[in-house]
Amino acid sequence: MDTFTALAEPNRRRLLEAIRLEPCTVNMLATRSDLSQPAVSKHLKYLREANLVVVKPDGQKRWYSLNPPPLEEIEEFLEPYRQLFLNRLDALEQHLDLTSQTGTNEAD
Amino acid sequence: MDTFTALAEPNRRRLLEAIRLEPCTVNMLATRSDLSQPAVSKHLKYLREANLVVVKPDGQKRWYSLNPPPLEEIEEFLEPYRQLFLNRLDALEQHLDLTSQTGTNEAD
DNA sequence: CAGTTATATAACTATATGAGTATATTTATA
DNA sequence: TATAAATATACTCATATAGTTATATAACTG
Repeated sequence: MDTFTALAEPNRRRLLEAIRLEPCTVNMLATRSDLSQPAVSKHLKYLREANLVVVKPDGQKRWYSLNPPPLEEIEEFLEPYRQLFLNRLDALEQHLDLTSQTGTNEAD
Repeated sequence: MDTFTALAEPNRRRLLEAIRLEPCTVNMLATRSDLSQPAVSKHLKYLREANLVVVKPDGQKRWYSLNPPPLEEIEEFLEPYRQLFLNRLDALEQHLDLTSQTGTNEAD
């Protein structure tokens, strides 16, 4: 599972938030969330596949901790859009303004 | 469809990239991608639901342009993780270092 | 008006996945 | 060794959705 898909699920985002704050065992996550233990294990499986978490076995327990690098992919995707957050002028208006000045023909 | 889910689909991310560069009609997007026209229309429907694009009818054509604000939700989610991109020290190690110093009991 | 163009939608298929229950597996403990 | 605890997995069900083909709906064009 890729990074974007892993983050698309709300429960998985919440699990990742908890893991970000401190490494967690499956039980800790199941107790704190409204998810069953198997549900947590399944979501953690996807987070592992996305490489967003790493596991360290410790007896019966598995300590899940955050592995941030895959999140850079999201950062990189967002990068070209970031400047547009502030500039709220409608994109189509901008485009029409520009093309009306240059006489560019946009009809396909 | 929420922002995260809308961005989880690779084709939708590509469509959004194209629309970011300039407003596009459905045909423009279908021609440039390897998607059928109905497939494009369907993806655009989800992008509209997520409020990531806006449409401006112009005769038969529909000009789709970017609507950046929903992307701020992704930014906000990413914010607490951002500092961790640089600090590559394993999170569990950090945690164990801290707890071994203080003698904190983490067993649940 | 007839035909074409641009887009959306419907109907269908295949696949992914989220959740629950039951169970298997491993480790700790009495 | 028998039991309990922690986690993962298998199985099932329900739902979402990505893609295709066919068609509906407007809006142009000759």
